[in-house]
Amino acid sequence: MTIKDIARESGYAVGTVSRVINNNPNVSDAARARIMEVIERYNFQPNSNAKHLKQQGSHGVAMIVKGTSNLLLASILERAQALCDEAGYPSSIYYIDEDDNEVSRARQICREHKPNGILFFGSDTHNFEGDLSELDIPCLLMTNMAADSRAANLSSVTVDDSGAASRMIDYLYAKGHRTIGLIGGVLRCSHPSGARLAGCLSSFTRLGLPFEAARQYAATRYTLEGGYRGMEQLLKSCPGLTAVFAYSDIMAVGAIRALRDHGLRVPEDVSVVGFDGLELTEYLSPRLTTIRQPVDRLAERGVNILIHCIEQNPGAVHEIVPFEFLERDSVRDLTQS
Amino acid sequence: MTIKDIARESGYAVGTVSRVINNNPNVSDAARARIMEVIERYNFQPNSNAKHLKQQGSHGVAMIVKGTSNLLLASILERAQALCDEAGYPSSIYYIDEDDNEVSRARQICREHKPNGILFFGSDTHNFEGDLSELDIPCLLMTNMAADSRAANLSSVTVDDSGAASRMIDYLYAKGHRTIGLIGGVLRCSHPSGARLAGCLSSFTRLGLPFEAARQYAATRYTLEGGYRGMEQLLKSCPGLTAVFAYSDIMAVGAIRALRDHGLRVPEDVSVVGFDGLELTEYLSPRLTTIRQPVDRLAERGVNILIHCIEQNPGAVHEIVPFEFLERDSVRDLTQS
DNA sequence: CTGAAAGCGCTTACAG
DNA sequence: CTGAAAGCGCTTACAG
Repeated sequence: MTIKDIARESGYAVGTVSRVINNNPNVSDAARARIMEVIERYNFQPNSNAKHLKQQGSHGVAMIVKGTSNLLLASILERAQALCDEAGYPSSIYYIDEDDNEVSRARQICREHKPNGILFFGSDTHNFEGDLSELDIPCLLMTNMAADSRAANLSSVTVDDSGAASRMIDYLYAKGHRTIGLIGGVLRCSHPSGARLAGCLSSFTRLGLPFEAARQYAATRYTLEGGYRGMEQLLKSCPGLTAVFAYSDIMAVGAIRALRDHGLRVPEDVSVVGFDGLELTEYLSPRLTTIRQPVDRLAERGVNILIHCIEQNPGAVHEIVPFEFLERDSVRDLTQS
Repeated sequence: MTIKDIARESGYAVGTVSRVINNNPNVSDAARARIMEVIERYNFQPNSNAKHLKQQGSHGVAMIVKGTSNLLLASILERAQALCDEAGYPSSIYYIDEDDNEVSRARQICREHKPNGILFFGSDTHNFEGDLSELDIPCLLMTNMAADSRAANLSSVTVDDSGAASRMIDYLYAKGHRTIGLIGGVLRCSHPSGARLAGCLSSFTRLGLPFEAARQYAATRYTLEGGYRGMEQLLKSCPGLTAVFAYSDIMAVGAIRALRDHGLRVPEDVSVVGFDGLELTEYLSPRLTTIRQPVDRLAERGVNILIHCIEQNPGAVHEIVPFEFLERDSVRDLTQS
């Protein structure tokens, strides 16, 4: 059953059938009615391969996601998919491995599915330093800043990483903490890690706190195990610390486990704070003090910017979205003792 | 960059290029070498729309996922996608809302993308009771049993829910627990909840333990908040309980929070066990005793069965995969005191 | 072993 | 508003 059969059956040409299928206004009511009737009678479905092969600009946005077990990204992704669908851009999701190159995958997806735009989740910025030339549709990095990129089609939406980190350090300082350990990502791969470190440094400087990266910054992966190992490293390199700032809630959970395995209590012996604001953090003991990334806002701005780029082509835009500070119970107030 | 460009560049005809791409043996070594070189130089990837249009064959498998924030499903999903890709069935993922109907979405996806098969993640069985007629390709329910369905094309892969639940009750009994609360899903919607309850009941009966569902079974959602509310309900309806079996790790985390908010310690006052075996449970305090669902095995069997159904069409198969019991620190041994 | 050519099912200028 | 026709990028008989 093809468009040709429908044409024969309805007495019109294939072109006209194609027009009614695609809601092209240039069809008489009579033709539309007649053709629809035949289509419905045979329950005809057009072949999407032929359609996409032929069509110049197909509809939709591709979402390329690195790492499935990231709860923050999963929430943003879900919201973003809903928003795209509402806006008339059907979305498809492609998970890729932690070690895969998202840019080459994106190229392949462009070739095969011809999306109008691409949303990247959990991407390493450094993969975008290479050749983006063949990727000539609007792209957007979610929760990773791309302002440094020279690509005119690569936008980004991030939380105010540096402001949030600075705020967190100020808070710990106000609670009497003077030696603070940091658990973050490998700086070369993760722009957010760099921005958060910059925020921390600006606070350290302003507050007159010394900071030695080699002793106080543990570079690791954004995972439970990464947090665990990072904490163990810090325990060795920076034995006097009273507080630890993990750059993700999940890392913080790993760090807390490591602390406890070393016989230390949280927050009595060591305070721990996180980043992301996962729902989970409200349920932990102690409840985790953290920075909330505004999931809905991030998804909304990301999708809106991407669609705006698709429709108006204004060049790359890099938006920073405000954070929310969540004070809970994982920090000890040293000024009280 | 198309096959035509490769042909021109290499000095051969498109037919020959096509043959080397598809590993057709009727190509001279010289031609294969020359063409491969050009393909690699340009990093050429054939257009799959054109390929599939011509081949009339496979378009891969669709994965329909309900709920993004389920870590267990996310892990299975990731593994399943890799396995499908390896098997030559490109996969696409469609997230749907908790309230959406997966079957109507599946119908739409069939129409638009014509997959060879569908994998359902996190689906309610009761949506499959209706009309599956238009869904005439092989489908498979992941971690939800479909043996009751009369659909000949609906397979399923589940862990041994009832055996695992029974094992858990036996374990709690051996540790001296006699009044055990259960936090599970709404039985009508969730087959696993039913199977786990059945496993619990068989143990209760065998062990001579009385059980009153109205007092001891809290039906709620598989979420943190669900676990929290379920626990509060149990605290009222079954004040003498010494242990709680939550049907998911996430619910267990919610339950523990509720317990603590009511001034109860875990496991000193109340023991809590979970289900799923998320990596997170090793990092919590106390480390959670739970049942591990074998993620890789589930993904592997699910994908293999689905592909087997696609290629051989043997009718629905329902496979049960063994569980793994993880004893940790969230259960108090009452026989010691 | 290789090339020339038909054709997969659709969309879309183009002409009327 | 409609039809005839070109062509999307590939595969695959068919000849040689």
